[in-house]
Amino acid sequence: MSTTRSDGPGPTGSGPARRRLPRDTLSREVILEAAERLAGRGGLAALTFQALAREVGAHPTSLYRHFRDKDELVLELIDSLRSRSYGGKLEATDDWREDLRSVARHIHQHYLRYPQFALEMAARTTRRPTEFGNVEFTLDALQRAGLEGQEATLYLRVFGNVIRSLASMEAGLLALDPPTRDRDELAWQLEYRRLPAQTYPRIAGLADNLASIGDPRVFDEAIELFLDALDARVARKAARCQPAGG
Amino acid sequence: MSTTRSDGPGPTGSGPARRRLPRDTLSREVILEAAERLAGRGGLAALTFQALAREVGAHPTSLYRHFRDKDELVLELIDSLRSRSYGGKLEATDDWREDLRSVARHIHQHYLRYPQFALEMAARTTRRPTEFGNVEFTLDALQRAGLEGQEATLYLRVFGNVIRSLASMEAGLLALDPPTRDRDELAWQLEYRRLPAQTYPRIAGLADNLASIGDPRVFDEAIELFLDALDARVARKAARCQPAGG
DNA sequence: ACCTGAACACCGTTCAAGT
DNA sequence: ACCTGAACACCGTTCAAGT
Repeated sequence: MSTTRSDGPGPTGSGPARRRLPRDTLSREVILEAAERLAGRGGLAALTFQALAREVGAHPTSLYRHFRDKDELVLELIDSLRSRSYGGKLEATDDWREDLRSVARHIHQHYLRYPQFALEMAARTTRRPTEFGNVEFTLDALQRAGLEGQEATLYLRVFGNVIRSLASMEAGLLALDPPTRDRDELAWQLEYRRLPAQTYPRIAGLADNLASIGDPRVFDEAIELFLDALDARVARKAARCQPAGG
Repeated sequence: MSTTRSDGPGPTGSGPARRRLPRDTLSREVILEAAERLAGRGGLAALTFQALAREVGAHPTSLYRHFRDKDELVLELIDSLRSRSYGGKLEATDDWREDLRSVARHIHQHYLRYPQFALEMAARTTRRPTEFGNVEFTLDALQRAGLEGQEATLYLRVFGNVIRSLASMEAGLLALDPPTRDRDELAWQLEYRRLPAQTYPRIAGLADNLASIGDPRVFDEAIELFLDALDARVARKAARCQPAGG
């Protein structure tokens, strides 16, 4: 069958011949809500101005009155998804490790929920309250861990970039179309088992254990490694300052 | 001025009216070379079948005889770039830390060289000799570090995913169109400085130190953290097995 | 002021026709 | 057997015209 063709207009089954939209039915909010619905169903690929217009019952070009271009629409959508997903949910405890874990988990879950947008979410700066809040929260935890000045800001980047990039890559795998994903996935479980043991002895010896790239344990393990390393680094610094401490 | 319009045909200034291509001038190799040239200049956005056909002096639809679709072409291109970039360059030393660093650096540099493809490179499995070689090399280093079985394969994933995802995100930032990138970049240096100190005390206190997301130090620091944590983990395990060793 | 229609310059892809 | 032309079903975006 053809792709997403419905014969005739009828934006949402509203009758045979839609005429003209009443004045002021369109607005940023209305359009963003429709965009979220659309993205939730068919992902980023489904979010075209034509489909969006159909969803909202208007003409594609009408959207340009409310958004300068598609990039503006996507950034705005990302931000509204983010604030709704973990808007005010971060609350500091007295355990900085647990707090950093909490940021990581929130972002990870959020990306997995909207895999199609994870890439944009990870790389773009939206400079809005939710983002500010995350940065503030993370910096606070890092300072409580014992980092100061340049060190705190460097590790803010290391930690932030690690969790955002890992989560967005994992999400990106989910966003691949199923046949492609399955083909890649199967390669790790079949083709790698058949490699000649003399050229690839390590692979041959461990082939039964090979996890897939998208293994969910990887994210958690990476976070724990980061926290351990941070701990060790701070402890070493403290030991250097007061060598008698033990 | 208009985009990339040249009036009339003339594929590469070869005269006013190109006729028909001689038989068998087209081949996978010829097309891939043209694709690499194209991607090297204008990035992934410039790699369209129409542009590729122009570059190679043929009709867009002729390419379908040699590649089933665009995905096949892109995967093939990625693999040939990879093998040329660090084909047989990995040689084990007696220092597993240095060997892991070496893999990381090779991949990092390669992604930065082809930022437009970094995303595909990081997420897709090409199952070809270069990839096999990387996996074998990394597994070997991890085993020399003291990891066995399930642990070795888990950390293969953690290490591999961290470096690939970090490097591809960093590369992705380079691939953003310049105005967008500059806008995002400036936000960290200007807008974050102006946030009210009572709502965001940590940010206000550290605003002068805030590095950008694309800071090149982040990658190296993340690798060192990973290596430290791995060291610590192996040492702890060894201590548990022979507690008298000290 | 807000919404629409026609139009432009692109995409990837199919398939029958030319050499 | 290999290359081409015409055509299809899409994209994002502009701009003059309708209400």
